[in-house]
Amino acid sequence: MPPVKDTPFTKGGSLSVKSSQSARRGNLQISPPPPLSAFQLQSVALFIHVFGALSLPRSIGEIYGLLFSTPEPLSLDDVQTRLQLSRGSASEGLRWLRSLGAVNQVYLPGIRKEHFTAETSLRKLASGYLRDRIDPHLENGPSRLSVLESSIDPASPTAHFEKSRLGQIAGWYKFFGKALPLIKVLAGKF
Amino acid sequence: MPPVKDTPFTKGGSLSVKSSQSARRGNLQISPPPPLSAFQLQSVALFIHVFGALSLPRSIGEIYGLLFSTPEPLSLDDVQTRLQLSRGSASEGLRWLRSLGAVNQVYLPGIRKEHFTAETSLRKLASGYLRDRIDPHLENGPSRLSVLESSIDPASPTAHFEKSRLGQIAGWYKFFGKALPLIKVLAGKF
DNA sequence: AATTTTGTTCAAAAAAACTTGAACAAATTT
DNA sequence: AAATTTGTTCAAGTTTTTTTGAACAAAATT
Repeated sequence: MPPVKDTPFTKGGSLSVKSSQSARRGNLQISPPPPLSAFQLQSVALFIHVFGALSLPRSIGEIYGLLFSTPEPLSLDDVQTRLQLSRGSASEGLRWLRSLGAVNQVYLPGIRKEHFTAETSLRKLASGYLRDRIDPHLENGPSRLSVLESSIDPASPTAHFEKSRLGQIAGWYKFFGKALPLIKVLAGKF
Repeated sequence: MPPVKDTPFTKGGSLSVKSSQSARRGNLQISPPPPLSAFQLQSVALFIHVFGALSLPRSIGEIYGLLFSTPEPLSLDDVQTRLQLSRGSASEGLRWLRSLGAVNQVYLPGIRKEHFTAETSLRKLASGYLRDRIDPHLENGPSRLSVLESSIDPASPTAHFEKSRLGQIAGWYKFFGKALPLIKVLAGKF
């Protein structure tokens, strides 16, 4: 069932840095990846763990952790090189984080590559997550409820029981309808 | 990334019922599984969906959905037979739901098999889930924070930035420390 | 306008999670 | 005390999710 694996982040060794401008032929990395600082390493480990608690893939935690722990905006290539991820993972991971609002795009004057930084406002993070991952489930709640309701045969001896269950679920939806906005507000205060 | 698959529950056909007392030789089921009512079918579909939103396995949703939509307590065998699950899945699924507090054990006088019903109190469900799946992550928060803190080299030029990030995370933990109990209380009112 | 840079997509490979069912243990009945 | 019933465990098999990297597209530079 829900596995809670711990992740002592021990990847990228201590190779020498070349520059943020990492070359690429096809998909092969040419320059050795810049080493991560102790703080970056620990941050990545922390966020792999946190995102894992939400059953999100490791690569997402790695990317957010790296951006979170790095003062300068990083490009797709920077992310890929430093974390030794594949191009695809880095691209899709960044896209996912962006769509959630967990990562901001930064335009650096005179630099062509897009660069990214971590969004750290709890309000934005929480509402992005709720909006993308929870709200959709609540939105089709009413229609699900009515499907369930119409599956009750009023003549059946269990109809009474089933109606009470239906009421139960309706109550749950109400709860979430109240709780989620409240959480968003509360998150704004931190 | 986070897949949101829909699950039109269309399994168990319309076979004839034998009895709650289903035989078993080895692991082979002998009697045909009793058919699920329309309400049960829809409930199972609903809970597969809901549990899926929390990235929980299908079998867990099926089991809870069946118990939720059935007035009588059901035994492990009943669950296995009606949902056509393997013995292992049914056993582990029930164990997991029990540990969460989402399923109650019922002792029926004169009947040897353990029987189960669905817990429907939102307060119990919510606090069970938070207790088992979220709280553990928060508990080792402090130790994670201190590991992160000790990875900061005060002499480094990025030390100031890193300390501010550290403060950020500390704030997040505070938020959860306040929000979770609040949610539990609020859940008690529904 | 050809070449290079940058970013995305997606089929295939790899890894992780889930399910199955036989073997086992414990409790109960004959 | 042997046989049966009930429930758990776990290695192996299956399915699902994640990652990889080559092919492609778009934009910019030479």
